[in-house]
Amino acid sequence: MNKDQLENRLPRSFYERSPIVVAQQLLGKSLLRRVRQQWIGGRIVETEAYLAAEDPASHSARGRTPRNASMFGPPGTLYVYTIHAKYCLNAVTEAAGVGSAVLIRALEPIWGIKRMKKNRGVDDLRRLARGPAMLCQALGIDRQQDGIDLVDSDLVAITGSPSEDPSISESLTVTSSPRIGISQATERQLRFFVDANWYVGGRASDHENRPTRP
DNA sequence: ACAACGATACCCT
DNA sequence: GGGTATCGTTGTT
Repeated sequence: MNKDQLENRLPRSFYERSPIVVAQQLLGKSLLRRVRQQWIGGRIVETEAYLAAEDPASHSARGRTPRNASMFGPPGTLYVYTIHAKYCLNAVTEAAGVGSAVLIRALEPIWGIKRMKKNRGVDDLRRLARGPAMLCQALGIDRQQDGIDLVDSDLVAITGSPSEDPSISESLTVTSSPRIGISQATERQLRFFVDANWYVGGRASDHENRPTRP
């Protein structure tokens, strides 16, 4: 990963939209983490949308707490939360104070694979970043990065063509399914993933849903 | 102070 | 496909 690609960073306006749109548009974009002089990471291949107050599965549904405070930050804020002694990361969407976000669930590892293997303690490419907590471990992201501004930070960034440029998204077949691991609003199709991508997690039954257009 | 509970991952069959 | 390790956060005594 060289520095030039960072100039392709997504602007705040990208995030200032419905998480349902942003979740789909993030597929194919690059999630990057700086380790010393090097940027490591890969392509986003699986996401989930978490809405604001009307979504009972969302961390923001029962209001602001110390844990979820950054979810109410400006669009483009990084929200990192702890679950089962692990970490997962989201990109905050819509206006500050709303409380919606997109969970990034899987990455196709591309840059700094050696470093990510070391961070994960595994050698299998497929088990490097297939799952939200695996991905954070691979990138070395924890609660210390909670609240970082993805639009501006020199530690974590998301790059790629902006939403209005269809060059990446249109070449991908995006499929939706129910979100993983939730117990409420399980009927909503708010998980999105690149169809048939080798690095997308979940069981075969999760892939029986109709394709959608971003 | 404490008990319950995850937007999980791993190991086992 | 199922059981469980593991720990921060939250809501309740």
